[in-house]
Amino acid sequence: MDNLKDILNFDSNAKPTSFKKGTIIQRAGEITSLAYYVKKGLLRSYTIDDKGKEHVFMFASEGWIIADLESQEFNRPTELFIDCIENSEILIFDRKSVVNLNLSNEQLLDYNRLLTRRIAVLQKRVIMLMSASAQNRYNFFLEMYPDIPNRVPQRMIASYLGITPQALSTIRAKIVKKYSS
Amino acid sequence: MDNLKDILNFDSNAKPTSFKKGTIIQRAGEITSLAYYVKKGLLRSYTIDDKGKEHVFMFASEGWIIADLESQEFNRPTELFIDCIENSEILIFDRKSVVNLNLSNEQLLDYNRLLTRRIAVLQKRVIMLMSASAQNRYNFFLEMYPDIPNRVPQRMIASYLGITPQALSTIRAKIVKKYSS
DNA sequence: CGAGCGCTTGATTGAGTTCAAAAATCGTGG
DNA sequence: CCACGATTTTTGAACTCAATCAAGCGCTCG
Repeated sequence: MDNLKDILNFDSNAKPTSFKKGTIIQRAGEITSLAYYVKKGLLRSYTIDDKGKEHVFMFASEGWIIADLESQEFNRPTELFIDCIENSEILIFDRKSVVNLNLSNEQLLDYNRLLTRRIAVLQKRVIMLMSASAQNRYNFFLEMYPDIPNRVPQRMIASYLGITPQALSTIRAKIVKKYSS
Repeated sequence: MDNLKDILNFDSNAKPTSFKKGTIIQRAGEITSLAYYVKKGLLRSYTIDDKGKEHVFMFASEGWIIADLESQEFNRPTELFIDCIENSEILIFDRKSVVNLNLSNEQLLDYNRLLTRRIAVLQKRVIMLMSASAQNRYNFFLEMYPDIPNRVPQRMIASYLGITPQALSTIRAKIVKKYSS
């Protein structure tokens, strides 16, 4: 069991919402404890810095949950925008209410493992960002999320990798060149 | 309650171990499910890349836990070294045994919050690494961990920030200059 | 079919790396 | 407690990767 939907018995009390591509579900500055389970479609969370530049924090396709745990945990306004890259069907739930769900120990342990797994992914990401070149980060991304690249515009991938769209374009050109030589 | 020691009732079955400064507690390549609770002292975890360069993943002072959740979660050999920056007293425990502790729901929810908080910290770190200059990352680090800088060599801080010791040295020089002008 | 957005390509700039060497600090044994 | 060797930090010069600036191409969708 590695799916929060099952762990939290979503079916019972869930009301799926449809969003059109491009819809902004959450804006920086809001105070919220909501989280979004992606039933169908593709979301992303991202910050916008002082210079107006976007930085993609994560993508969430089918089966993933997306939320700003950081702000929620410390009761601060969100720093993350969340929007739809595709038309999506989303289960919205309040993270605060999880406490009141009277979950079994087993469910909690499962939820635990889910959180641990998220930590694992972030650990990997941090180490990548610190130690790998843009080139390697891109290759790693392709391996780790094979389905995402086809569904997401280049500039968002660049943003996820922490580089500019131009740099990514150059990297991709080099890869093509390598294979044709 | 935001301390794993209390959450897991450590006092009962804990056997604290003393390590001297410089001791390497865990080496990359090992398969282990151990985690280390810092009772006293200061640990760090880090990777060593192909070029032999160290990258500090995190520091752990009193009250923190350190482990390679990523490798453990996916049952792979560790990629993280862990060693002692100061003489330290450590409670070693097996993460696998946590399941068998028969924890109460409340304890599990607390443990959950602890994990969530870790995710929050990592989220912040990822966004910093992607969007902030070396200068800003350093300032942020000083604010976030005021006690750590005095206890840790510059080169390790540089490594944590993802820059070279030389770059950090230059940044520090600029800060001093700013205050003296 | 035209306007706008996104991707590419090239030229220039800049933050941070690398290489090298001097200065400062640390740690250890006498 | 001092002295000496080793390690760490600083400083400077040359270089590199990716950012920025700018312009052109191609698609999409209105």
